[in-house]
Amino acid sequence: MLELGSIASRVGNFNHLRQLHAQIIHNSLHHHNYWVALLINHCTRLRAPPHYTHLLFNSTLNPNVFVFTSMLRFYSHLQDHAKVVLMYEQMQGCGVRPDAFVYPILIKSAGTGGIGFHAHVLKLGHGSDAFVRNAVIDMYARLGPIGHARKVFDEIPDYERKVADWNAMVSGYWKWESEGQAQWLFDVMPERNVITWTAMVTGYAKVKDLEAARRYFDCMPERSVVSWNAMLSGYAQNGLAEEALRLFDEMVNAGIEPDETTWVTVISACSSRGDPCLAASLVRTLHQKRIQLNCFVRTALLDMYAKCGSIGAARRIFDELGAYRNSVTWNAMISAYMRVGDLDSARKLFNTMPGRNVVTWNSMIAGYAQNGQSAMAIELFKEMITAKKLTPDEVTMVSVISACGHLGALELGNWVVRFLTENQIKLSISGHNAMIFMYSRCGSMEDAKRVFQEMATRDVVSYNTLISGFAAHGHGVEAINLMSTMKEGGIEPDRVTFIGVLTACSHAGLLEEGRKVFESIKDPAIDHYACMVDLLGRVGELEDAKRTMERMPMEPHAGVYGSLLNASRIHKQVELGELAANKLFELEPDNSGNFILLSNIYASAGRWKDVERIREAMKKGGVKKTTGWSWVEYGGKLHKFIVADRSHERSDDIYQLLIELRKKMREAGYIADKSCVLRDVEEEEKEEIVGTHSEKLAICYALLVSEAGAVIRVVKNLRVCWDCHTAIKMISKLEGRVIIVRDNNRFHCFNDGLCSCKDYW
DNA sequence: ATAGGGTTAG
Repeated sequence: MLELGSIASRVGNFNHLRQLHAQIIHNSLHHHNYWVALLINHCTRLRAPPHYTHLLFNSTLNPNVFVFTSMLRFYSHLQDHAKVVLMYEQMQGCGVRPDAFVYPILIKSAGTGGIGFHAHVLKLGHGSDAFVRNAVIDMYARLGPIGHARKVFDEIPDYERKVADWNAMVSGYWKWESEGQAQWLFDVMPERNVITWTAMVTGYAKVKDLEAARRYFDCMPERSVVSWNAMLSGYAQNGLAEEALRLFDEMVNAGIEPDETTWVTVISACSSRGDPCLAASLVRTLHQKRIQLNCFVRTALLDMYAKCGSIGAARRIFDELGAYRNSVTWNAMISAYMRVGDLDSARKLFNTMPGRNVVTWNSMIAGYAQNGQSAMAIELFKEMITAKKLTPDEVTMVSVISACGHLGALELGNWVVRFLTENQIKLSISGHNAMIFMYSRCGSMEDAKRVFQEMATRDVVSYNTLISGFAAHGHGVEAINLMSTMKEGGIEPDRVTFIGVLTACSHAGLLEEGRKVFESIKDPAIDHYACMVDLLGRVGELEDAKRTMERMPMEPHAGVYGSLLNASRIHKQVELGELAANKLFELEPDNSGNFILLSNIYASAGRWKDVERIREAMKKGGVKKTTGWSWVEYGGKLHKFIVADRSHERSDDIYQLLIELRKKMREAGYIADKSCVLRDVEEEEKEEIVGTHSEKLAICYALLVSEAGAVIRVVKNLRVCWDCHTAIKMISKLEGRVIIVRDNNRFHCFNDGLCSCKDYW
């Protein structure tokens, strides 16, 4: 027995535990409740697998209150609340009466059900037991109402009130966002311990006041690993990865042994940096230290590998985890695939995943949206809400709203906005930003401005989004003014702001204003140069544009040459166009747009042999024309068209209308331009009609179905071509309709034979 | 303790 006692006192790992277990069986003591309870308590401490622990439990025939208590503690520790409840029921079934040691565990585990226990323990006379009382305070502090916690707390006689009671109140006030109360209690407490101090660090980190958190951290009389972890995760969760990593170094230098939580936090800080070298060095450290990798650490590692570009390594961890995967593991892997654009693999995981949660759906919806599959994103959203099991949250809605914007689907967008109010989903700044984006991409600048104005607080993205909206609509002055407003409001313009304002100047032809803006940029990035070259090029300052490009401190990228090529096309500059195009053919050999632009330049100069040469070059290089889709929203659906499309159910009517329009347009003197040679001249020659470009098909469909006089909104996923531009002007005049076509990146508002963008050709 | 969101463009 003595030997057993000395083994029992030195159980440091799972192997020791098994030895002790074997020894107990050897001595035929395994039916004795004392030894069983002792073993189970070791299981809790060492986080033994549940099946092993349950085996121990089953070895006793008449479990007493000590055995049940240790089992309850074990499951409570694992946060397996369902098992706690089961165990409690079994305990009652065996006629074992819970004592004051049991109730704190039950209350802790019961969630809102703990409120029922409160009355129960009072009736049983456990109300003045210090542990029970503390559990009750803690329960109300966590679940609310915090006032109930306070009431129990206040009823304790001063001399009986323990630090743990104060601590539960302090954490509770932080939880319920009463910083002042938490602070006040901290100040008046008769004594504080490391838990109190750590609660303050966690609390300030939660309200993003990291300076205060650090102040408390620095003042702590003693620190536990948990305190370090609190400070670390404060930095990590507020995007201060650098600070977190620096603090981790400090921690290591101070000789503090990191625990699993520490590693998880540090790994996640590392993930957000996306630096493969840092990741590798962290993995080396883990390896050297022979750290036990639990499911949390492995999932964090999976995410880190994925974010540092090693999708294969991430997948290996995923596979190795096997049955130990939890929903976070699955979600991390799904987003990993989405991040690299592997939609199929993500979908496969999604389809096989057990227990999908909101984050799972959000990852899928956002993934589709980010990979240009807005329609699929919305389809998935509809599936999510029809399944009814899950309520979308703000994150879901932000992706969905943004997807509506990308589609230019205003009816759908309005439906989503109604869905928000009906389901009482509150939007924060980013939600409103998504709405601004949606409305402005749907051509509804009035709504975009309204949302912007109604926001209580705006961030730099709010401004940038509206400015970009103005830019796409050619509202140059408004864009410039909004940038001034944001500066007055104390928000500094960033890279994106300047891109927006410069684009706006470019679309509005505001040369001098744009120059001023450009000169005000402290350290212009490559995209700013591209915008400036675009602005100069559009207004016809081609020499200046070329000079600007040549004086760039960095190597020009495709965007810069693209601007130059576009400018050459507008101003019919063959030589400059050739220069830009030849560069682009090297930089983007697969981009058909560049070939088409150059060929259009040749066509406008009547150089048909060169046009033919470009066509041959495309064929030889295997450059495929990008498919240009156009769509129009009608009756809650998107009607999608492609050149010479015959698949639409109203196709016959659409083509009939095209023929009629062509007749009318001929009479009005319209001549389809030959410059579209590389697009679909062959199709046009075959068809006895005005041309079957996707935008024209979409417009004809809209003319057929919409009410007379209503504005027609069409989206084209590529640039609206020259021929179409001319034709749509004519259609707007002949039919007396306002037609808004959204390009890739700008709006063309056609009205009475004119277009809002005057610089197009 | 680990997973999910918005703005850029010829």
